[in-house]
Amino acid sequence: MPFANTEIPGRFQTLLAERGIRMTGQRRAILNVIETAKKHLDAGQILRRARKLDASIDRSTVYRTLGLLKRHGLIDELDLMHLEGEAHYYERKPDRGHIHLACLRCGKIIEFDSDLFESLKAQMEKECGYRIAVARLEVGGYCSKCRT
Amino acid sequence: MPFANTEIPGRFQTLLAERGIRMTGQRRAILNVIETAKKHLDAGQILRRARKLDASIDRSTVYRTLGLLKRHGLIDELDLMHLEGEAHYYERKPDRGHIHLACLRCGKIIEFDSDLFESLKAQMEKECGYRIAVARLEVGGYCSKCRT
DNA sequence: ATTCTGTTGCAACTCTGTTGCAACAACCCG
DNA sequence: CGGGTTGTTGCAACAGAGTTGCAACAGAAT
Repeated sequence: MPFANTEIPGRFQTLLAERGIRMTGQRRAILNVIETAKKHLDAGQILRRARKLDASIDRSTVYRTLGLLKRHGLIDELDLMHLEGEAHYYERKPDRGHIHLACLRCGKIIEFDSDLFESLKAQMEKECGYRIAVARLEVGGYCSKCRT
Repeated sequence: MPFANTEIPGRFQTLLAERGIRMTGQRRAILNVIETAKKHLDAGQILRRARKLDASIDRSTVYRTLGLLKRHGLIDELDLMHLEGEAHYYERKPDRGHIHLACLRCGKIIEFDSDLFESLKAQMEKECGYRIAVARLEVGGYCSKCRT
């Protein structure tokens, strides 16, 4: 299950409205796609799904909306080890940064959560004097099924 | 210092020869560039530097050689938080996976090494049943100077 | 030297993502 | 509710990274 199921439908609309951001039909469609996605989607997939809700949506609008959501910290951009092509994948920003583990053979993605990861971030902040804004840990490997 | 200085010049040539991979002038030039680099380079920068050693080298040869080195696990491919553009950066594979911390304002990259990171990888292998091949932890934040 | 086979340069292409601009539509205010 | 301001959209053209097919070429082994 790629996403926490503590999600309130329409949360994005509320959060954007709170910040005085104009809500349009196209944005609603794109937000809807991202909010209801059951797997990680790239920009092209988001476009295709959004077009089912509003056929006129343009590629550039998807990119601009993804940029908006990124700037407002509502979504995270992932590479998922570039399993296919160079596209980026998007997901709702989880409360707590989690790790993506991709199987390099079958492409299965599992998400992983660990206190150790949090401690590691704390250690980096302390020892390097950086204030961490994003920490992306992406792992490629072979899942148990593919390793027989 | 972006790279361990325990590096033996010509190590790549040796390792590729051991695997029966043909050594050519172009590959030697590209390997040389990567082995002597003092910072992370992207494909375009590698091309420009390699051309100083052999002016006829083509872009595609650089990409094919980088692919070869990646497949043989001699180099790692990094995003460095896509600080500028979408290009990838390359570095010699370190013995021990290290972390890249990028300052989102000044672009400074520092490398970080931690036992916690090793424990985290071990924990993931155990709990997820994956055999980890690559673990890429890239962090964006603000360094002490940029945070005044 | 000859041959075999992997490698290269070239040019054309694909794909992701970006931008300038004129038309348009949210939202606010009266 | 209607009109104006300002942010947003579609479009089309572009930019940049990376890939591919192919003919010519060059290692390496005989």
